[in-house]
Amino acid sequence: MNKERSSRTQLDRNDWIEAAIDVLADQGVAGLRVEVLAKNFGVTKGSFYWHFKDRQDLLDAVVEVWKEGRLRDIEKQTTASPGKELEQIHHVIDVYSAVRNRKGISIELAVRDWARHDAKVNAVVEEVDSYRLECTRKLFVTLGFPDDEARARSILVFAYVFGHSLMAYDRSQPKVAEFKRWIAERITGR
Amino acid sequence: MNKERSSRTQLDRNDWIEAAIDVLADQGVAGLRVEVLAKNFGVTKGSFYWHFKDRQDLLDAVVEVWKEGRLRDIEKQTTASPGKELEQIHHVIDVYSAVRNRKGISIELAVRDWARHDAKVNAVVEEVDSYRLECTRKLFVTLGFPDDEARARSILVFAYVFGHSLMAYDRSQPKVAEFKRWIAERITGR
DNA sequence: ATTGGTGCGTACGGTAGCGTATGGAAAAAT
DNA sequence: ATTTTTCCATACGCTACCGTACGCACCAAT
Repeated sequence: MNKERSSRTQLDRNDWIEAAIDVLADQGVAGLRVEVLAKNFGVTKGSFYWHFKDRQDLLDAVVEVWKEGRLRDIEKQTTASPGKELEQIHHVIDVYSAVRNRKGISIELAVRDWARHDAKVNAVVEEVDSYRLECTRKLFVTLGFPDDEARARSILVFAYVFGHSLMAYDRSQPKVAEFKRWIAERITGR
Repeated sequence: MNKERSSRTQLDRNDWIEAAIDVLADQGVAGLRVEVLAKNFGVTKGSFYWHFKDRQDLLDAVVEVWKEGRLRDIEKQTTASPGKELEQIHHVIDVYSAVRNRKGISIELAVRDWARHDAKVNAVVEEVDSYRLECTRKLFVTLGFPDDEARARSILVFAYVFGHSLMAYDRSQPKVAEFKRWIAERITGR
């Protein structure tokens, strides 16, 4: 758990931000405490306040890093080789609702909950959502769907994947994989 | 904001629980502080600790009340007069994703975020989700869909409505209503 | 060798919140 | 009219944090 610093003797801003994102993933923004982060590093908060003005400074940096990462990621996930657009959409649905992407999903949910109580974070989430919708819309348009339908399907894609990771039904059922395939087909099919 | 107690001179357990749910809706469980609730009532925490053993006692009660309310509500929303099953499902989708149901949605999201960090709350959410899925499944089955497809559609219904309230895209677009109708049709149609 | 900046430790004051102990008023029971 | 019970106020100790002031070791440049 604790990231010892026996390896590198110095910490920089990025180390703190990365550790903060880890905590964000499994505790939410409420668990993001300066002294706790310091303890996990094996240092005192004297170090923290050298790299950051205050706690808000860290939070702002976390949001910024998250935003850039998400924008790059969706760009990468939605640039399809011609003819592979449908597979690409299925891939997006798969990645965002996959069990193996547990940490990514946790971060996503934590940021979204954070955004509900913080206007600035909400603005960033809006920006990311808009870009995701736009990228996905283009894929659907390339597949030949009318523009409005492409927009609606894009909304459905992300509402579904986020909502799915929010639900607490029994995922151990063997048929779940089958259901997910049916749903993905329903979202992308004619 | 503050619920004055000029009307009733005494507070009971339910008053505290209701106030707690209000706070839960717009601050999340992290904002649920004993002394803050007391201040809003215009009393001190001496009152609180008369009605509750400790803070956890209140939290448990909140979850319990939420659970009972949700079970009763979904029961009511899914008992359709024969022949009206389709309208009923559309009604469910509408209610859960409606802008006018802002508070209900906020509570739903707050409880779900809470459940991510609390196993007992998560168990309750699981119970509620299972019941919702089961009730909706029955509606789809009555409509003539195969059982597995009915299950998949039910998952899609709730994943969509919860995910939709999680997204932060521009809801002021005039076409949003049109998109929502298209999606609802896609979820329920042949 | 001296100097200055870098990165962190130490120590402190301050706030918010939890839970407890105890007292007291007012209503209800006897 | 007492006595009990109910409901709340007051006051306290305790913990977890935030942010600041300041000191100290280390490294690099001069």
